[in-house]
Amino acid sequence: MRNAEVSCQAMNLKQLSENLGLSQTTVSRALNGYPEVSESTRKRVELAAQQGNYRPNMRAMSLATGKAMTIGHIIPVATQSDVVNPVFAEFVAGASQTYSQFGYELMLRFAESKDEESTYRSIVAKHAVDGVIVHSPMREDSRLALLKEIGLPFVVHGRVCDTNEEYNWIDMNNRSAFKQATQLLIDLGHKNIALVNGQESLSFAWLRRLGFLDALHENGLTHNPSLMASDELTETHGYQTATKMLASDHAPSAFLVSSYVVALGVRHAISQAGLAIGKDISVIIHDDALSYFDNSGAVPQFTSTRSSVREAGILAAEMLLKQIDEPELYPQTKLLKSHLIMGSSTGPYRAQLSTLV
Amino acid sequence: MRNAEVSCQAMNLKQLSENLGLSQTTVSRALNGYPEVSESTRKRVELAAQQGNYRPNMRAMSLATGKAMTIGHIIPVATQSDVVNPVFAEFVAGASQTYSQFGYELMLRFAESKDEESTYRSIVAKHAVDGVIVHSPMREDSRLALLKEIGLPFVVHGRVCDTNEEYNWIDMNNRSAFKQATQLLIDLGHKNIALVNGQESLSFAWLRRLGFLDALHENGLTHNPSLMASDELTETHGYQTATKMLASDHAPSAFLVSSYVVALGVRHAISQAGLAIGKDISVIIHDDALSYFDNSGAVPQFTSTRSSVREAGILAAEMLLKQIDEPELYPQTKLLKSHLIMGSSTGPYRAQLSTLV
DNA sequence: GGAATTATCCAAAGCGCCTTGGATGTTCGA
DNA sequence: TCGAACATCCAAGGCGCTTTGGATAATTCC
Repeated sequence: MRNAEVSCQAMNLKQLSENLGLSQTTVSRALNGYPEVSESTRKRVELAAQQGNYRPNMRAMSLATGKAMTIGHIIPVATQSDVVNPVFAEFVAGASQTYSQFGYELMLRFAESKDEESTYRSIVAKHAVDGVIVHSPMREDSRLALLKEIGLPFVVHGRVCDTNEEYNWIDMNNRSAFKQATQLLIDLGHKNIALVNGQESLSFAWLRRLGFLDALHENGLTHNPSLMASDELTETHGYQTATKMLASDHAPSAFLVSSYVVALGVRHAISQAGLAIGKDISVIIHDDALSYFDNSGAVPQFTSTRSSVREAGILAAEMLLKQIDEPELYPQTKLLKSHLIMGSSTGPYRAQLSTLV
Repeated sequence: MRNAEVSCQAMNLKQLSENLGLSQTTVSRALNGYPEVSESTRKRVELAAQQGNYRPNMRAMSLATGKAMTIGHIIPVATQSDVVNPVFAEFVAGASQTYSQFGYELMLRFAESKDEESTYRSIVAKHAVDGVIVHSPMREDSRLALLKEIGLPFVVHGRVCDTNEEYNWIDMNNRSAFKQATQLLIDLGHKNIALVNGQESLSFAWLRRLGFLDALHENGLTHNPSLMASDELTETHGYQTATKMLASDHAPSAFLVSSYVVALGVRHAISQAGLAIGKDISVIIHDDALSYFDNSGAVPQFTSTRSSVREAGILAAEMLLKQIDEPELYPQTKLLKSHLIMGSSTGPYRAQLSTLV
């Protein structure tokens, strides 16, 4: 498929400088904005570079400068056929905006947890990246120590609970958001509130659980373990959990759900039980603002704690690039406040049909 | 954050060969499996490399060999805040398996259509990739000609309709799958069948539309334009479309839906209308087998045409790497057959409540 | 006008790897 | 025992870029 035209396409410094009758040094300096070149030659060089569609060979540039101009995203998966959290794609879409703005590329990997360590060591030894984003931090997470040992700059999307170490992170206020949401349900008169959560070995889910419990306890309510479920963020998880809970003796009158996808399963279970969301049953979800699940509008479908994951991606990337540029900034942190948005899925408590029947 | 330990971590060929008392040539050859080195030294070298956690500097290697050892995925988006099709993440997760198996890295970009051309030209000029996967092909798609001109190896995930040119592609049988699904609905007695489709400027949606029409026409049915909707694959699209259609005078008794996400909206609209899926209304979806929407099990929720996007990713990547390795294979093509899977969302036609009332 | 700046530009080294074209030592057949 | 064939290893050049340390010409200052 490669043909003769290719050689025209891929011009290099040497050719460019020969065409211009200048040295490689001068051309390089002209293009990189060094002062030792006159404004007139700089213009001439830039024009020629543009016309020749010249871009420095990224590999050669990296070799010479020692900078990979690439950021790695290593997505942890349990197995190769594992669930891929839809949040990651949205986050990456955001981060990628920042990267292209600053001339960086994005390298993506999926790593099973068992070879996560070797993955990190490998990409560093290969000089593949200048830094990484750590996804899906766990309550305790060995990646912190590992990355510090390797000396690879990183930003965590989320936080690690069981550590006193410092590190760069960007996170939303999981705990207070879920506390606030729970409080809203309590204020509406709900007492039997179910939490349909993500895997609580992961920080975000654990913190949401804590926030949920905070609110219950502050209001003198006891939590019911059978109304607390924790699993991967799938529709099935939501459906099966809600179905089972609704059929039980102590059916909840309200659900607090950790993601939109899960809520779709919950919604389905509720309507299959012949109940109406926002009337018989209240639901609050956490809304990551995924682009294909639109929960906005004048009156959103779901009452929700909303925090844009895409924006988090943008900001995380900015933080990382800044960290790489100015190591003395370490550590940087940023807490994003979610918004509690009233939708049509919440309403005052009322005795449920099923219990009346 | 980088500290003294780093230098220990990042060993290079020179150091390694000095440690071993061998030349760089020999060490390089030993590690790359050349025959000019004795088995005993090879063992010795491999051991030392492993112990020193030596990995060749990817940038230097690329420069020397001319191979980037990287594949690019350029995801087209209308605007930076655009919907990111969930299918892409799953596809990429699959492709990534193949890449890491063969020592390749995956470079990801999101490109607005207006600067798609410059994106491709740029990554080629930069020598950033050895090939690319083309996502979301359109009915007519300028990327084909562009990539051929540039001479960059590529594989299209899907097909381009309006072209006679040859190119590498991997696709599912969109047209026949949707024809088959439509036929099933017709066989069940349905005559008013709605198609809730993706954007029909995209090939996959257009082909599904054609398949849908094929079946209608073969059975002497005329299509009703008001029962054919086409938009981005969001839940909202499904919900609003189905709500409107169900409320109209010629409400459909069956829906053919282009994705699981959209179907969730359709399902919601149906249950809000007080109708039961699989009884009052039949629904067939196309199921990309996304990991967080589980539509498997003994009796899946939705009757569906299923084709795993993740597997497509694996195979597309294999095809591309093979193409890069053996250019004479051009063009390669692969058609994946989707499976029609019976779920509980379809049933024989019966007069609808709404029309009876 | 001559020395000291300043403005421009260049030659060459080096980043870490692969690879060509020998060099050296070993083994084998005659 | 000697040359040929082979096995084993090495020195050095080159991939395309950045960057150091001048060189040359133009300008300024006394």
